[in-house]
Amino acid sequence: MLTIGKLGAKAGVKVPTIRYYEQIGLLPEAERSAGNQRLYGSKALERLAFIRHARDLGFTLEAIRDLLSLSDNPDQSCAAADAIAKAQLLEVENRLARLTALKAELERMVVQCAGGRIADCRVIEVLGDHSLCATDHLHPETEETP
Amino acid sequence: MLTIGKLGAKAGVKVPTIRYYEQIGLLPEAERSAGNQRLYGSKALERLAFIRHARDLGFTLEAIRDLLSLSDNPDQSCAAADAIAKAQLLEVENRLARLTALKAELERMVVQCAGGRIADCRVIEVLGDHSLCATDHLHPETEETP
DNA sequence: CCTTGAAGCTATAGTTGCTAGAGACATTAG
DNA sequence: CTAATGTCTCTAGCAACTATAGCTTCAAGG
Repeated sequence: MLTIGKLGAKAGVKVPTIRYYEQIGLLPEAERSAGNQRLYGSKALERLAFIRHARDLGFTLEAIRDLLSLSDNPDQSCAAADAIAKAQLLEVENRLARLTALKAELERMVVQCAGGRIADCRVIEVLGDHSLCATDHLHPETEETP
Repeated sequence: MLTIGKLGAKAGVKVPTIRYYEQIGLLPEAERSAGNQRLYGSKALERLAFIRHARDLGFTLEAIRDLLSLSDNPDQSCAAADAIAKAQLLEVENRLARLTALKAELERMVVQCAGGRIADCRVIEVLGDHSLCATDHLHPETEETP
């Protein structure tokens, strides 16, 4: 049996986070010792590792809640879990596209900064003037109805 | 002179967000009309556009606060602005690497889920068992001190 | 056996970057 | 002039934690 501290260390999750997960119902209420301290077995460790892994992969706690409820009754079809993963994949591809554009823009900004005065600084200039921006891709919805 | 609504429309920022920016000191307190409504000139519009653009590029409000204070006294060296932009670039590259790894992982998950029962479904398995994870890259700090 | 310090407990409040609501006043179109 | 829309302040809420305060419990040393 693990105390909350040990569990946190093993799973790479901070102690208050574990209590938070219990509070919002992602983890079941833990057993308690005689002195009212939480005690965890290996099932809890697995579940926590699952949550942490999914968080690292960018799943929201809501998606994780769904995935967990799927894995809690493993006799249903895989389709639901598959759908969740696919939705996440779309999200990720989206974020990836935006981030890539963003990286290009920042690189452009940084490269063009010759170390002069701020008055001539491309960083400030580009940030101040949208028309200097290479990626229309970013902030497309500005000025709809002039 | 623009009312807050017009300003928001021009800059692509919602009205409460403008008030929020004023509240936290990113925008100066606006002039008021006789009836106590905020009025903005073109300087405010520029500043707000700057903020929005920087937010789109992923800068935190703190970083933006710094950038704005730099651009408020434009006779100093560009180095600080450059540093902020470079830090942001690093951050973005980091996120990009993580997201790329994540995409591969999700693709693997989706491909391997052939539509069987959850018991055979790799989605749950991959998320639950770190060792099945293709990308060591993610969650590196798990289990430091066993 | 006792003490001391670390780790645990609960409960509350703070973080970031907004967004949403309530209820009152201002402005504008018809 | 009235009705509709816009704006005002203030408060509370969102995700997903993180930090604080003021306790109790536990493990190890003397």
